[in-house]
Amino acid sequence: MARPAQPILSAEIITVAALRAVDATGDFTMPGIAKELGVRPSSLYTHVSGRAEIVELMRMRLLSGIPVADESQGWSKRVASMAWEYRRTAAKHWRLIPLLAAHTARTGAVFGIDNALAQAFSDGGLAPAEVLHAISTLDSLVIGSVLDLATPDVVWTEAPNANEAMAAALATSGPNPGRADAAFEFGLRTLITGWLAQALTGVLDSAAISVPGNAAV
Amino acid sequence: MARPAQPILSAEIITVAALRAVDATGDFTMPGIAKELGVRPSSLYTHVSGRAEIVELMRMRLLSGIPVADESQGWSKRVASMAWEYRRTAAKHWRLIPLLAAHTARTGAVFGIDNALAQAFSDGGLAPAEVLHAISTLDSLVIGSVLDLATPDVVWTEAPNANEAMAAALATSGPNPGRADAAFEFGLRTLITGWLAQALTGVLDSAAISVPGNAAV
DNA sequence: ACCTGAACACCGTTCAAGT
DNA sequence: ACCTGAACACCGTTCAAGT
Repeated sequence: MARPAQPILSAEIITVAALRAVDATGDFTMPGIAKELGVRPSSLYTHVSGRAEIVELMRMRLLSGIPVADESQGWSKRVASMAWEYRRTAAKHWRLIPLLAAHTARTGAVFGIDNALAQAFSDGGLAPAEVLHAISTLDSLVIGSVLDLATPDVVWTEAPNANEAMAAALATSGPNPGRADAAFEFGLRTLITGWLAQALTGVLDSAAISVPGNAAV
Repeated sequence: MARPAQPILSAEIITVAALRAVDATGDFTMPGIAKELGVRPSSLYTHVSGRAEIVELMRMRLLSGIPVADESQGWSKRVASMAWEYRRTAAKHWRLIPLLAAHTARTGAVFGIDNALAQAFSDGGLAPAEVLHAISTLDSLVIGSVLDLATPDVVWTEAPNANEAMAAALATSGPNPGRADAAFEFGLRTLITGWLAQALTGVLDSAAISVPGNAAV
């Protein structure tokens, strides 16, 4: 049975098996997913160039699965709801995130979430260059927050040599996932407040510039 | 020469060798650093419990090396300068960051940078619970930004299926490290603006609460 | 206490061979 | 085109043995 009548494998089947292994154990191996699929390790290479491509396929699967906010709402509401959707999706596969961080992305794909965020920030009055930066910032917050989700509680509860301010802060800290959730909520609020203030400043600036020359505000 | 008169190895020597390997190649192996140190791989285990501990030692070495701002400046200035120092230190060893992200921290150590940030945010009027969240947020931005530094330019320049807003944003994007630097600067400014606004809101809130009862503002 | 040498179980990847 | 089987170079870790 060297060549089955119907192919057993496909890139997608391999990706799903790898993702299931990552969700369960935090990592995956070629022999591991081969055994899971009832196949020999070398067979995987017919459908996939190697381990790195499997990681990349998992990244694309994750990012393309994030729900996008409909455009009827205001831009900051859209950003907030998509940030939460992004985080919810990433948190569902939180053990995958360190793996994605370890491998550098080699795909030039722009996903639905990227486009929708660009539209929202653009609607918010950010300049094109700022739009990219804002997306990067939001990305950092989500990824960082989900990496934080993987950090054992012990890191934050044991605190030798903490100063007074740090000790007081640590005293308020509960276990995960509540801690990381709360930090994300606070961080997202900070960002949106900051973006709103910057967008407002932009409006004021252009108003100040245009006022002397003509009456259009 | 099974037991040298003077020990050849130490945890620190091993850590430095590993860090040098990571800086040069993006990863390290036990045989690799053993050869670098003129020793057999099994010898490393006399000073270190294994690969995971070496990663942890590198993490501690990185974090404890971040310069701390002196307290004479205002809190937001301190936060900004430490954020930049944090990023500068992390960027100097940018290939280490994915490795740190892949391994979950198991150390409960609070570093100088943590204490100084806690002090600064506390001075800024954030509540103790918010202090921890603010530190987490800043951490996410720095880590995310340095991970971004490792992303090849091709990811952002090739853009099939980008919408108008995204295409305009991508058109402004130059190569790394400038791109990631600019994104970090923008993100940091957004955060500080947001924190200032939130701190201000806190002041206003407590003012509103205290005014009816007595005259102290 | 510190390093060696041999050994173990494992990994990712290649490639000729079968259908 | 798709899977197998054998092979390769490599890895992290253990442990008895030497000084």
